[in-house]
Amino acid sequence: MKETHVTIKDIAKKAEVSVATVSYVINNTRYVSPEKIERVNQAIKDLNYVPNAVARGLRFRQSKIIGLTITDITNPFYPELAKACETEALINGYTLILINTNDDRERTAIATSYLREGRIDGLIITTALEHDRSIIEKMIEENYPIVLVHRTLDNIQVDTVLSDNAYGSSRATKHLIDLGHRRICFMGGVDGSTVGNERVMVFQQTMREHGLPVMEEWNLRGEVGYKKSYEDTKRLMNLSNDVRPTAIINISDIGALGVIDAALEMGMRIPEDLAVIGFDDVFITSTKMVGLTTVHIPSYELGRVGTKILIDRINKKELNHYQNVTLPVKLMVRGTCGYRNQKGNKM
Amino acid sequence: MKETHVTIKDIAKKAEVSVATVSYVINNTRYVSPEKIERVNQAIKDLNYVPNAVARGLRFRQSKIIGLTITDITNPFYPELAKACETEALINGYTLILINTNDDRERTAIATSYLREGRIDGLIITTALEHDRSIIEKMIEENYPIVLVHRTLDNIQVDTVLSDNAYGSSRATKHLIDLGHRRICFMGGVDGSTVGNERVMVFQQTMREHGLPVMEEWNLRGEVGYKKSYEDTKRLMNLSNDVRPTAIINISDIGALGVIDAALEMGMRIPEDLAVIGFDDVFITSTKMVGLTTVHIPSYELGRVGTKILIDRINKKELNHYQNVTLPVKLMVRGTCGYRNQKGNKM
DNA sequence: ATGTTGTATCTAATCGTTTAGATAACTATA
DNA sequence: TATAGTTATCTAAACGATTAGATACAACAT
Repeated sequence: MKETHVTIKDIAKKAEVSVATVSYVINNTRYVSPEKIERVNQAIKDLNYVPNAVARGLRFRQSKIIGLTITDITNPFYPELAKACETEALINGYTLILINTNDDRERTAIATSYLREGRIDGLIITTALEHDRSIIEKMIEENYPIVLVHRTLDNIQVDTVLSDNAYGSSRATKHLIDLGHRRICFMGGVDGSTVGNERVMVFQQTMREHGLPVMEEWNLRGEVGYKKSYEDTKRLMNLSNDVRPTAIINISDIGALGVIDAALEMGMRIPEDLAVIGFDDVFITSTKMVGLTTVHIPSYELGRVGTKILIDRINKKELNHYQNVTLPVKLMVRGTCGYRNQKGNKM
Repeated sequence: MKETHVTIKDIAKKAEVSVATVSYVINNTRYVSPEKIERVNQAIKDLNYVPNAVARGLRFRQSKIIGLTITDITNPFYPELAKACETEALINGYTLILINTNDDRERTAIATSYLREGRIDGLIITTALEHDRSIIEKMIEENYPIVLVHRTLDNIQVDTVLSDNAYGSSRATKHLIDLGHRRICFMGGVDGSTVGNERVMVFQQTMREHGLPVMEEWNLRGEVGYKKSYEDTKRLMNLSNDVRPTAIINISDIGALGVIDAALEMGMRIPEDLAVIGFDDVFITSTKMVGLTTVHIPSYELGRVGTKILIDRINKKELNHYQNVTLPVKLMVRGTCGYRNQKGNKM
């Protein structure tokens, strides 16, 4: 559409100086006489000139853009994280490219190819799954700036910013156990995610430590959205009263909402008939109308710190040790589990 | 970090041909003998070569990136729209840059400067406010590819993709009137937004058409998030029983949630003591646990169509008439307004 | 042998910047 | 006046791709 950009040459011509001089006044990088500075600035104003970022990018071999892969921006866990990345990037003179992967390997490949093409200077990956390992490892090996946020890969040497999944999972499980639950189900999310793996593992461990059974057939993994959780719950709640779970922990708040909706639809009451805990602490579930008990994941902080580390990595050529940050999480007790009152009576 | 990119020269050297030949085989743009094609492809594979997108961008004077401004990705209305843009962009070989403006003029200026810098080839603006007018008009005048989505500006010549706010607002208002409400409040969102302007105007008009009073002091504009709506509602609900609104329409679902929470906290029942309608039909409010009655805004379609038009605009040099699309909306009746049953009795 | 035609590949300019090094124009010194 | 030393500005080469036009070579006709 736009066909005639005004370039540094036009400014040089109009101000009757060389392009070098123009560049010097723009970047303030060598002494230029006051009257020429004036002429150049005038020409810039007159012609409404802005230096071309692509040409600059070619010269400096950098785009000043960073990429962010997320599973799906439509899952309310991610917007906050994305916003943090964008804000932190902007502060440092970078802009952010958004890549929804839907946990698809092909999409991860596209994202990393942006790095090779020089389209982005660094990549924040929140979507690392075991099936992406080879792609990611190769990029790290070739020294491209990458940081893994939220999800990581076992035994990988790279910067990571994670949340304390082990604590979160054990805390949630214990909360339920304290409330008297013995048949607890954990809906663990996509396969190959360290987030799911760790939370499920610690859940099972905690159950065993308390002498409680881990039901093999309740070990539900795979895509966990609202729909899947809703369906799984319907199935589970059809089990007879003395066998079915009295509590469900879901790996995400949105999944937990599916659980609740299914139970509600079957005429069950929350928390009396079924206790529910989520993960994430997405804004919406914190409202009084929903009031979901959940494990707060510091999504903003995850994004902010991840972006900061990435940009450091891009700029400081050599940083010989990787940074591995783990952020604290917190159980937010609200209405979907019931609670014991002061005197120890369950309500 | 990465310091030695392999370039087309390296391939040329390794394959013992000129750079032109390499380019010809990569882009399949002139005949090259089979054995040289083979040699070039081998070299590309051996050295793991990918053409540099920035250099290409400079040559072609385009970045293959488009920008998207949104108020705040944290407001669940936008992720779906953003996802649509990203998907449609990817299909057409573009990637998407995300810009949260927080309805701040300065941020809009940054976004448009990306266009001038050649950092992006086109811009989708969902954040147009009256105070951005001069910035936006100037860019349009200079023929940069821009499309206004969701919000527009009065009397502006440019491609737009909007939703049918007039119908949505009148439909929602009539729904409430049919249910017997006479004191209805409309919380109208940020000043200077055509979305708010139009919805409020049609609301007032509809009220008048039905001989109902429009309370001047309930004409609440300004930032409308959860918090503001919550506070306004608290204030309103403190009015005496026979004066306060019996129904509130909020310009967004998130705002509506604030309304509901405030009322709930004051011991009121929804919908018996207060009916609530939102706008957007964000996924979360459609769940059984929330069940908000709301006007569905086709956010995905808004993003998809907007992106398509923008890309057409970028590619087809001349399109002498602007496209102005209005997408249909729909009232989703759920639980926050109550309803009349078959026999006309209010429930 | 000479000229013509056609084919495969190469050279070099271009896109819009930045910047090292050359150059020209002063000023100061002997 | 010649020389050295400063200072302000310019020329031209990068950055990594694409591509028009030049060129070299072979095949063929005369």
